[in-house]
Amino acid sequence: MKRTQSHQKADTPSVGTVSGSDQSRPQWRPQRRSLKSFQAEFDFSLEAICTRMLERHRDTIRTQKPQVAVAKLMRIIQTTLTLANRKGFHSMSLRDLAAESGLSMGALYTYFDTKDTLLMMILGEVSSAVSEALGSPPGHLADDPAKRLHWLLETHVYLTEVMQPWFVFAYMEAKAFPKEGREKATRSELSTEKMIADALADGTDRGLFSIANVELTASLIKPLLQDWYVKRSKYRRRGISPEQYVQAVSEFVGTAIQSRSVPKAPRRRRSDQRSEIAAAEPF
Amino acid sequence: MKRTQSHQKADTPSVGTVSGSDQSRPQWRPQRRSLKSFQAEFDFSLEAICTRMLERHRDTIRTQKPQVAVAKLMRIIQTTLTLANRKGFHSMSLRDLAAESGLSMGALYTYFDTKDTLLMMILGEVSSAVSEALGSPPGHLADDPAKRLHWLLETHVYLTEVMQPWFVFAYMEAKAFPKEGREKATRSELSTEKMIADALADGTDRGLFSIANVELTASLIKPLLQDWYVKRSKYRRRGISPEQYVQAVSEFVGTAIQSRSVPKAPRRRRSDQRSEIAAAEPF
DNA sequence: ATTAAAAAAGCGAACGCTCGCTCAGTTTTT
DNA sequence: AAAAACTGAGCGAGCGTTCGCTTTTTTAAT
Repeated sequence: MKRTQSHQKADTPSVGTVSGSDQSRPQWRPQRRSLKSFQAEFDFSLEAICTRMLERHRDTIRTQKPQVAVAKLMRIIQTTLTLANRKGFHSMSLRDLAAESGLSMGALYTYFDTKDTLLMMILGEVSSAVSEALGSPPGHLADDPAKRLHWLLETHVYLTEVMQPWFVFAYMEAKAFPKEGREKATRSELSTEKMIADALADGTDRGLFSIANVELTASLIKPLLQDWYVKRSKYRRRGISPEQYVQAVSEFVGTAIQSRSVPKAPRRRRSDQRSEIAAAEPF
Repeated sequence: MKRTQSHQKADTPSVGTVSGSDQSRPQWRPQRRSLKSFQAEFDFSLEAICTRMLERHRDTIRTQKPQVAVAKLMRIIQTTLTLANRKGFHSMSLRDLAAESGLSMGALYTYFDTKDTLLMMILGEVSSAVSEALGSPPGHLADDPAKRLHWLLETHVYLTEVMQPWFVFAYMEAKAFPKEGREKATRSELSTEKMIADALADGTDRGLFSIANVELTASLIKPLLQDWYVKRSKYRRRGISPEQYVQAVSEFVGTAIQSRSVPKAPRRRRSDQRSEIAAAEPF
C-alpha cells in the first residue's frame, strides 16, 4: 500500500509495513494517480456535466438546439453555484441569478419549472458523479484492502476537487432538499461510508488492519474527506495540493489503523514514563 | 461558574466505556472526565445560557422582569434552534417562530430588533462558550502535550454535545452571517485549531509525537471534532456515547501521531481492546 | 439572393403571496 | 390609574412564477 514512499528514504522506520510479503517485495511501487490522471479518466468539466444534464432533462428543457442549451445551462449552473455557496440557495433570488448570469427571468424558466427543480438538477449530477467515480473500483484492487482504501480516499479527494462547488452546494443545502433529494443525499453519503467500512473490515479480517470498531472508524474517515471540499479555501491558503492532501489523509488513516501485531521496534524503557500514554493508548 | 475540582466524584461512568481494571488503577492514569463531570464544571444549560444572554443584551431587551425575560428567551431560542436546524434560519419565518414558540410577533420584537440580531445573539453565546470551556486548560497539563491534546478533544466533544443545536446552527448558518459574525466564527474556529496545533508542536518537540506537518495534522483533527455535532444523529443511531467518541477519536489520532522512536509502556493486547469496545456498545 | 411566413428564443412587467417589521390598541400587572 | 406586557392586522418590499409580447432564427417559396 502507500507505505513505501517515492520521495523518502526507503528505510524510514516511521511507517511499518503492513505484512511480511510486502516487505519482501521492495520493487513494488504503489500506483498513485495524480489529479491529472483522474481528469483524464473522467470528464467532470462544467460543460460535460451540463451536457449530461441536458440529456437527462430533455423533456422539461424547452430549448431545442443542444449547443445553445448547454451554453446557457453552463451560465445558469455556474452562477447558481457561486451565489448559493456565497449566501445560500434560499437567499439567492432568481432575479439575482438572472442578472448575474445575463439571462432574463423568462429564459431561466426554459430550463426549469421551479427553483426546487434547479436544486434537484444540481444534486442529481453530484450523486451520479459519485456513483460513476466511486462506483466501480478497478478489479485488481479487490484482493488488496489497503490499496482499495487508498484508492477510495484518492478518488474521493480528486472527484470533490474537480467538482468542489457542486459538493459544497450539496453538502450545505442538503437539509433543505425536498425530502426525495434529502434521501438521495443520505443514501449516497452512506454508500461511500459503506465502501470505506468494507475495505476496513476486509483488511481487519486479513490481519492487515487493527481496528476495534470498523463502522466507527469509517465514520471518522468520512469527515476527513468532506473537509477537503467544505474547507477548501483553508487548504488553498496553506498551499496544500490535492495530492498532498491525499498523502496526508492516507498516512494519517494508515497509521491509525495499521496492525501492530508485528512489533516494529524494540521497546526500550525510559525513566520518565509517566508520559507513556500519548493519546495513542486506550486510556 | 468556576471550575470545581470534583473530578474524583464517584459517579458511575454510566456508559461503561471503561474496562473494569480502570477503577483499580492508581492515579497516574490520565484523568478522564465524563460528560457528567464536564456538566458539573460548566453550566451550559439552556436556562444558564439565556440568563447570560439577557445580561449581555439588557439594553436592547425591553422586558423588565428578568424571570419573565429568561423564560421567554428560552422559548424563543429553543424554537429558533429547532426550526433553523430543520430548514435553515433563512427559511424559518418569524411567523413560524411566533406560532411555534407561543409568542406573538410583537412579543418577539421585545427581545431583538432584527432577525439578524437574533442570529448574532445565538452566535455570540456559542463563541463565548467556546472560549470559556477551551480557553484555559488546567495548568497541570502544560507540561504534558499528550494529556493536553486529549483534554482538548474531550472538552470539545463534551461542549458540543451539551450545546449541540447551537453548534450546528453556528456551523450551518456561518456563511450567512453579517460579516462581523462571519469573522467571529472564523476567528473562533482558527483558535481551536491553533490550540490543537500547539499541543502537537509541543509534543513533536519533546519527541512524543511523530508528525510531518503539524498545521496540516491539526487541520485533519478539527473535522473529527466537528463531525460529532454536525452528524450527531448518525452517532446516536449507532449508539455511540460522547465518552466513546472521545475514546475513538483519541485512539485514532493518538495512533496516527504517536512517535514510534520513543518507547511506550506495555500495551494491552489487541483482543482486550476489541472486547472493551464491544462491551461498550450499550445496545 | 430576396423575402415572407413560421417557429423558436427571449423578455420583463405584473400577479399573488409571504416576508420582516411596526404600532395603535388591548390586557395584565403593579 | 399608571406602567408594563402583549397583540395581530397592516405596510411596503421582495419573492417565485407566469404570459402576452417582441426579437431572432429557420424554413421555404420565389
